[in-house]
Amino acid sequence: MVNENSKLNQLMDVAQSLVQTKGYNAMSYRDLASEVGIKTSSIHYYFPNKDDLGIALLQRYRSALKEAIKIIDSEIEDPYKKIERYIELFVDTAHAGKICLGGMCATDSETLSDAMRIEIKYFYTENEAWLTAICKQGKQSGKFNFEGSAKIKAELIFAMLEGALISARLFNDEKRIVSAGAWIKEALS
Amino acid sequence: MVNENSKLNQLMDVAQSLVQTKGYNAMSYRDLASEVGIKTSSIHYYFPNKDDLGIALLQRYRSALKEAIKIIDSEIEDPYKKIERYIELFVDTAHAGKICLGGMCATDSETLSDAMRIEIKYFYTENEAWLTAICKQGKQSGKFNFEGSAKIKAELIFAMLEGALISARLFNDEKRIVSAGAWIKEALS
DNA sequence: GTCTATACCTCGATAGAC
DNA sequence: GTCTATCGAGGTATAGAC
Repeated sequence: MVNENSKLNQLMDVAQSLVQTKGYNAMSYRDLASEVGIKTSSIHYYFPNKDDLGIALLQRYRSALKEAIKIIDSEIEDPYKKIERYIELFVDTAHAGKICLGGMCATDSETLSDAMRIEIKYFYTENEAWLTAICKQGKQSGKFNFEGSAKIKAELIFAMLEGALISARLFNDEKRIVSAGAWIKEALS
Repeated sequence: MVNENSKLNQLMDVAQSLVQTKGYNAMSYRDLASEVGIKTSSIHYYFPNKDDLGIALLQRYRSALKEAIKIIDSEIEDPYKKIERYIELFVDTAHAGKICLGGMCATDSETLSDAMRIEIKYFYTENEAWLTAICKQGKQSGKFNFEGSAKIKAELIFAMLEGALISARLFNDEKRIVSAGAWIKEALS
């Protein structure tokens, strides 16, 4: 009984990839269907309408983040190294020639449903909350050394990584994400 | 003979606003026409196809940047204050509830024509080149104090401002741009 | 679950009258 | 310059057979 939802997962994988590349509005059921090898009407069996699909993608993306963070927190103690591992997630995205699903949807947010916009805000908030905690932990332990609010630092770290992803893809230059990581680490120490 | 192109300018103003809000792909001739008070077919008189409009918008945006930079360079000597004025441009955009035209189009870049993608890259490059010059000037004069490449710093400053604009709009919180400005200034001094 | 067939809308774009 | 009228493609979505 392995992978009883394999078709659904495959569908979501392809849809996510399309959104991360072309944007939500430019991702069509036709694109999606042809790439998965089914008809557009079959997609409606899994996702009655496009908004359902968009919400599901964002929720799954949030779950994946939560899982990644859980692993980082359980495996790594040093806040500095935690941030390094976190940045690796963005390096991977850049390496795939994509931008963040959350960041992409954030730019389209004015055209999306309230439900999708809420998911996008959750995604941002969850990233920022974790980063805030790491910054506080780092400062408290004396390993980080920065002035001002940890929350604001966290917001800016996340914004910089999102912005760096966009430019990394535009110029096909993943070093831009690595540079962002270096600056962030420098600014915290 | 004042404003003989006023209709064209008005058309471009509205189109730019729509792109900065909804994105290029979500901006339609219908939206545009209804807001300007003409029919969609009339838009084709000014811009034979949508790509022409997109290119014109990006070129005009680049011209406006060039003009803004020219004013900053002529009025301000201190590199620190130059950056401050530059950041004000982003504050204004956030205040209008918009994101940068260049940043917005950069996220859609995989769906756009080569000609538009080239304009987007020019826009990024021009911002980064000016910032690079200011960083070098600041370091040389002893007013800035940072490690490493000025060019990379410039790229990251721009990426951070673009990312901060996106999150500022998402959370309807223009303080996020002000915070970004503060961090940038702190990182340079 | 997946298909065919189809409905209905929106899109960018063109022709031609005025 | 702006309009009406129209086109074809592509968009989401539904009904119903299998």
